[in-house]
Amino acid sequence: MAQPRLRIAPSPTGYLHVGTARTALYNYLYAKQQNGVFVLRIEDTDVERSSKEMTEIIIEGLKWLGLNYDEGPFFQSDYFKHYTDYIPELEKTGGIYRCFCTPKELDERKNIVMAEKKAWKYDRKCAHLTKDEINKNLESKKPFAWRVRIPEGKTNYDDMIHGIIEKDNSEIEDFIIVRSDNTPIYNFAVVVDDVRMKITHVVRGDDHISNTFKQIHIYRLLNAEPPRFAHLPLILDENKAKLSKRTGTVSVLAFRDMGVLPEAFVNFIALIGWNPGGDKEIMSLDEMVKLFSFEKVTKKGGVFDYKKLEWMNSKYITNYDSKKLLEITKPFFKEAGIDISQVSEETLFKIMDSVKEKARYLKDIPQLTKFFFEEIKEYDEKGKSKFLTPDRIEHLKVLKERLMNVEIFNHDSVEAVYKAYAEEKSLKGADIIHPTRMALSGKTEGPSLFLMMEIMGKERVLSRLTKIIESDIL
RNA sequence: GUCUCCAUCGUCCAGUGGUCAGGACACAGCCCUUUCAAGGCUGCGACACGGGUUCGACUCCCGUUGGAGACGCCA
Repeated sequence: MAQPRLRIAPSPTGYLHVGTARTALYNYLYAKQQNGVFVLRIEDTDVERSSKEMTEIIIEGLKWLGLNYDEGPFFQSDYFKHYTDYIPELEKTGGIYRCFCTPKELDERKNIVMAEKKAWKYDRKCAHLTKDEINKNLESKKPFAWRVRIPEGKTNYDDMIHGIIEKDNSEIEDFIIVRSDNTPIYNFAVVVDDVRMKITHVVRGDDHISNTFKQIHIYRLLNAEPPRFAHLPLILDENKAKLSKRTGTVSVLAFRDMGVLPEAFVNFIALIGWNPGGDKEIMSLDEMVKLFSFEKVTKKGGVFDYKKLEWMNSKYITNYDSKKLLEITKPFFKEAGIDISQVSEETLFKIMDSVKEKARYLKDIPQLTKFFFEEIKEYDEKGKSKFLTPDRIEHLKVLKERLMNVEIFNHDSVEAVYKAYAEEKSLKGADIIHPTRMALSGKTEGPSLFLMMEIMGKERVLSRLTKIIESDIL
């Protein structure tokens, strides 16, 4: 069997859609698993709406996801003028014909039919024009489009996900493949490209099923063997409608900018509509390549569940290597205006580790660790009244004195001081821990206190305690 | 409206004729605990409906209902 060749063919609309990303992923998984080739082709036949920047964004998104393509990017626009090369041959066989109906005429006839609540389909007005009529139109320079002549019978194909799907040809209209300005229509360009690029498997969204019937006829006219088709269920929004820009976040890069890890995102979207069987959920791209199969792809559309993404992301953050985590989080510190350049890398790793399992998104991390890097601007109001009471401040005074005498200032030594003091005064650990936390971070929550103190270092701990003790903050 | 696709907890998935219908997210409670989070445990919660086929249907067939998608000289 020939080497499988798959492709992702997005149109450059300005962002990489979540649905497109998942389609790309499934294409990628199958291609890799079968030792095939994964091709990127940009569908930019709509020149008006396409631009270099938009293409860049798509490439950036794919790169972020780690879905590296083997060939491309190819641009439909590069081949633009060649699509019509096929027309003379197709005309000879009678498979296509000129349609002189203007869009306006079409519209009028369509409205009449629709008014009767009937389904509109091109009425084949130009399908049976005589040679003379055609020549007359041609001579008078009447513009025309090319339509495919759909024969009687049925059209069917064996979908890798849905099985055999069939449609009566009477339901397929004589559709246009070339506009009156001599440019190709999507359905035509796709098939020509897929044939040229020797694509063996077309994997795309469910919403293309109806196009597939039309495209099969183009393959027939081109005398080409159709590829295998796999139509993926759509990704839905909370209202179970096709996920769109209007109803939620659909841009892949927007998730990156929120602080979603690419591994988590890929893992998450893979699971909308696919699962290797059993309970396995957390998987790397490589594992998915091994496990993937179209038999296991669901037929039902799946809702994009932000809560689950959030959970999965937090899981990935927790398990991320501190060094990698720091690297990927740096932009978020910058965005939050927090300068981390004065802190040693070793300390930064510790800081990462201390909040790893608390963050849902990377953008949470700067907020969670802010107090390590800058002076406290405000103290939590509730925490102040609850923990920074006069009696607690008295304790802090003593503790501060004792901490001053600690030579090796680390988690264990600091803990020893607190334990001893609590025992001495018959206090609960919480009685002195919470006030200290308030003094050091201004917050009532955060990493383990003694770890926090170790990370901050003796000097800073003492100065912040002093600040609380000496201020009339209450 | 026509055609096509689809139908298991609120959500994502397991299930392929005989299961107490399983897991995950979410939600609630409890435990652990220096806080938050994490973790552990428990609970809540589904086979859309109606006919068949079968000794036996969530599973197979038909219909109904419901949902989605497509019906462009867009992609």
